Amino acid sequence: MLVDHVGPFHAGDHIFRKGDPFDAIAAVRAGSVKTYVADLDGREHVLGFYLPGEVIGLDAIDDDNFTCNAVALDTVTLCRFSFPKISLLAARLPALQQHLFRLLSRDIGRAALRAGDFTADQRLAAFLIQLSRRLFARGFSADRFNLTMTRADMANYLRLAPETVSRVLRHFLDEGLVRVDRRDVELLDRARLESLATPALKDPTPARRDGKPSL
Amino acid sequence: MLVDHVGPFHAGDHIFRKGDPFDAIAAVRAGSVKTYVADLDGREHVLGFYLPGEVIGLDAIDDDNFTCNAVALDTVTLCRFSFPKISLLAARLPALQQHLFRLLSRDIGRAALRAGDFTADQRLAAFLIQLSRRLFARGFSADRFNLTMTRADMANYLRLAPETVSRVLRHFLDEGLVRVDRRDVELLDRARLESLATPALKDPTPARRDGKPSL
DNA sequence: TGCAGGTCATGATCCGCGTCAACACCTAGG
DNA sequence: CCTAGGTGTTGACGCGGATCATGACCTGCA
Repeated sequence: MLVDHVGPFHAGDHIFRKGDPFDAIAAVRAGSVKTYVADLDGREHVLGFYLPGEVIGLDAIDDDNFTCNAVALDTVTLCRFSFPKISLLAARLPALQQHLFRLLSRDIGRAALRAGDFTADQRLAAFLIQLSRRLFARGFSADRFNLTMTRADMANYLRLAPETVSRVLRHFLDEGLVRVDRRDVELLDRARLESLATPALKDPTPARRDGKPSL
Repeated sequence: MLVDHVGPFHAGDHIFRKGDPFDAIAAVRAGSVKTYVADLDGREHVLGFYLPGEVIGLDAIDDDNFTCNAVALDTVTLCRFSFPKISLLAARLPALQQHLFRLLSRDIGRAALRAGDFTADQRLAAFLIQLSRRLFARGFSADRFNLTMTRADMANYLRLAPETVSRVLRHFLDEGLVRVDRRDVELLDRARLESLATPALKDPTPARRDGKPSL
């Protein structure tokens, strides 16, 4: 079959593991997914979090195996797309091919948040704003949502110590930027959060539209 | 035309600028290219360096405009590929389509070096090893090569201060790991450099080949 | 009910690297 | 030749966030 519904997976279940043979990408239907790798010392490195509507497994295309592990953070269901078959189909549907190219291209840019050298405040603000935007794009509330990952996962993803995440959240709370209770978050002052996050978010300078030819 | 030779560009010439309409990707034939963006404060952020055989412009596919600036570091010539035409062709040549998917997918992984929180030593060692490998893959010497970029560019790319780059190179020199003269570099102790760089390089854990099915 | 393990918060201390400042060097131009 | 601007090196100092340590809280289980 070209497309398949799989799941449900439960919190902690692995969806795929590094090295598993790759023959399908998958879109998250419900729940949230964490991807990570383990380095030589066995320390975990969180690569990303995936929300409903987002696609996992794209980075495996270059290899013929998955290059990271994917684990469910809560109850997850997926749409599985056979990659050989969707490639064939893409050859006949230019719009689909274009869509796949775009999906891949977009992920290249996504790394921006983690790549820069930003302060802990900037990183965390950008993280919250990004989550909020992605959830909103899928029909969820932009202002109140649930962090499905632990503080340690957030810290690991943002390249901070868990203690720093705690302290920064506390700081945001004192400033009246957010309300936090366990893993429930409410954004109280979106404007100030955005201005904090701006340096860490993509596309700071507007694109030129003067039509000047290149190359 | 599907493919076109362009150039030469000279050091400092812009090849394309952020916002220019995108309709082609390009492979470097000779010379080296730096890509960068400017943030709101006008500060430059180096995104990558491209050597002969490597492809620039991939991240623009998602937009219809280039998302960064590309500038020649020395004398550069390019092969330009019209993207609409190569897309059409890819639809008829599965091998080409696959190749394009792989190119894109590979770039998603490339961000690894910059993303992690590594020490200055690790970053610089990984940078030198990566350069060496990429040059070697294209038929150049793996042990002696020329840094075509300034220390400031290296520092910016690695998210370090230029002073730190100087100090680390000095440190490597004292340890007998490299010989440095201006922009000429010779790798003297590849083994130790690699072991330093390992945590920052991709694919630390070997892929499982047990054929266990996923998804 | 009480214990155990996982998660989170908060304080004390330390260190890597950024920042500031001064200086050496290289190349180009008058 | 001398000067000027870009580039690279080296030292002194301070700060942000990692690390270490402690304790609170929550959930599941005997």
